[in-house]
Amino acid sequence: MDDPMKVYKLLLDAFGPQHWWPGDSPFEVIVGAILTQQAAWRNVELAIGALKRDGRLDIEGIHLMKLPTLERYVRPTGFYRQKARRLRGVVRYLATEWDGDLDAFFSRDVGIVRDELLALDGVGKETADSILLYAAGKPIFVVDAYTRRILERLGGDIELDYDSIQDYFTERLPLDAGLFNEYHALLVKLGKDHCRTKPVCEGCPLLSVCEFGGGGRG
DNA sequence: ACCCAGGTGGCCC
DNA sequence: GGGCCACATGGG
Repeated sequence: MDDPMKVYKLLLDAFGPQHWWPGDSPFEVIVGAILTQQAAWRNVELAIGALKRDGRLDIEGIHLMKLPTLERYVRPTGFYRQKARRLRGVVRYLATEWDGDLDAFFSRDVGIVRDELLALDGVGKETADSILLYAAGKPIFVVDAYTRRILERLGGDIELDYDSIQDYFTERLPLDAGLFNEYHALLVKLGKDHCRTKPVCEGCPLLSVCEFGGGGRG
């Protein structure tokens, strides 16, 4: 894959806009970003839906919640003791250090904000970048397991560690949050539909640029 | 019954 | 800096 924009157009043409992130507010995106770690989005919806139903899906609501209560809410997403603790830590940080003001928190140098997110327990690169892109609207490219797997299948001489993949896209695309938003969502869609299930290449929109397809260099 | 899901952090070498 | 491992529920 030498032109990420070409791949983007193929994906957008095949799948259409994905309308990510599936969450209403920046805070909901943050909660979802932590809960979706190694979990199916369906299960995240169960947890977020219950919080929303009870009117507790906000910084104050979770900050004042007892840990066992939060554990009960996030249980469907797996790793629930760990996630409850970590989500509580993130919320406590936002509540105590930023008085719950997400706009103030995000309205600074993006590199600084990213470092602060990464310093929080339970927030790694993908989660931090998902928050920056989908909650704060910053043009930060999100790399996940699907992205890595897809690049691996497409072939090429690029390194597959997080930073290399992120740099690869960032250096070859316009710095556009809307583009990065849609691109990552499309890669997840492609990964779910074609690089996960058994008949891997049947109907894949990237056959023309894939080393396992007809037009690739492989 | 088995495998996987939009990772992360700790430990070891 | 890379290779394992625990963390845990719900759906195919």
